Amino acid sequence: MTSIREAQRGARRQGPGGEFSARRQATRERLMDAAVELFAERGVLAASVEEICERAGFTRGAFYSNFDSKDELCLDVLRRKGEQHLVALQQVVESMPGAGSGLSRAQVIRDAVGLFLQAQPKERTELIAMMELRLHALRTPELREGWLAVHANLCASIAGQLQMALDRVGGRIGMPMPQVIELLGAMYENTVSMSLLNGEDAPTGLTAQLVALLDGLIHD
Amino acid sequence: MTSIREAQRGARRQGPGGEFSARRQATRERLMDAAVELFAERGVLAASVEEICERAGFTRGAFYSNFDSKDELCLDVLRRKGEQHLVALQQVVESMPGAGSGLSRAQVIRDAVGLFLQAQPKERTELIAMMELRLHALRTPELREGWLAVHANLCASIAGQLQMALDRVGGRIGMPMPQVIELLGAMYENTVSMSLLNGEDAPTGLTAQLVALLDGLIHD
DNA sequence: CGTCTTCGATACAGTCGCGTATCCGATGCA
DNA sequence: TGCATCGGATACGCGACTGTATCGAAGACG
Repeated sequence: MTSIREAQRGARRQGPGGEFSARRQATRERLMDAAVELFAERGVLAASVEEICERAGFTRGAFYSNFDSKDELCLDVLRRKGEQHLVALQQVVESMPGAGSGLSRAQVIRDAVGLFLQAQPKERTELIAMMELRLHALRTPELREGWLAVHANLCASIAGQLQMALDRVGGRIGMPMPQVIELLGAMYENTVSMSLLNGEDAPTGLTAQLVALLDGLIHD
Repeated sequence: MTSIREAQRGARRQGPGGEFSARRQATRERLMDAAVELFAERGVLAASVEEICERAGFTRGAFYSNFDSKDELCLDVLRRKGEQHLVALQQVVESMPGAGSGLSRAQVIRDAVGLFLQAQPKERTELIAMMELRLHALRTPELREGWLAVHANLCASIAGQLQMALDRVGGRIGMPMPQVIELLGAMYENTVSMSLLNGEDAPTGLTAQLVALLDGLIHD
């Protein structure tokens, strides 16, 4: 059914290897950026294709020439996010100083948390958008895998940082690492959304809370 | 503007003290129940008024006779939830055995967590709906206060349980109590949604995780 | 320099949901 | 039993969004 048309569109928009032309890639990025903003502002479902295009400076024609549907765009947004996390992981690993710096445990932890927060998308926008996307993925089976992949990347990234910090500090955590990371992520999300609900401009003592939690979990 | 009409409607649907007739209250409940289900299934924004009414066995006429808008219904859903939490708190306090039962700390904690989970709305439906409502409240200032009130009630409820458990056990927690509760709530949410994303029927080891976390936080 | 392709804009038809105005049966009250 | 009010159903017009089919300009290529 309509396989000919679809094949034509697919062939037209994407080279045999899956690459896009530079121009095409640029419009895709702009559309995805606009989508993330609107997802955060209005939610995935309430962000109309029309509005996304308008914000990106295109019309719906451009959208449907690049994506089959909004869900398909969501999937690509998630994929891109996953790649960004991988890159962030590498940067963080590089920027982390080697062992033997003689810093106190608290300081090392604080540094690691700072690095994590810095590596995170700075704007809350992205966090809210991801929360929206997760909820959307909860009801949209096609998106689940994409979300889980992003999540896995992020976890790996944090695990790397945290392990390095622990190595430098010589401490141990009783709880299994994956669980610790889930915990940190959940707390991060929770703190940011609570601060938003309370009408604060910036999360109150986010770093302090994360540090306190880690401090409570690490033993010698 | 239209103040006369609004006043009429207000007067018609609600007695001077704010009470509703039994019949009216019943349809309101049915509409709210249907709304919560649909919020969990499709999200707040995608749950159309039409669909809510259909599921509740009414038409839109009934809806607009009872609520001014979907947001107004959300607010009432939140209010109801807040009251339910208060009731749950009382029940929990009553059902909790007195001190001096000679149980181990782990067992007491496990009991407290069990009580908490039992007092929680059993279906994940309600949790997801609340997550949707929170995200919706994030963008809808009129709803923020309502959501925060529910949250405060829930926290108070948990704080009560937890404090009782701690008293029985003689333990202490280094982290401030409100923060601990946020943490537990965040972990609860996170675990449930991860299990749903992974396609599991029931959250894997929810109790165990909560217990482990508490165990890690409690000192003598 | 002309042709061909690519990519986004435009135009269109169709669907869905909203909120209001109005109506009618049921229920309560004298 | 008759009347008034209440509560939900019905009917209507409206606006927004969708996805597709088609068009035209900018850029690639020989």
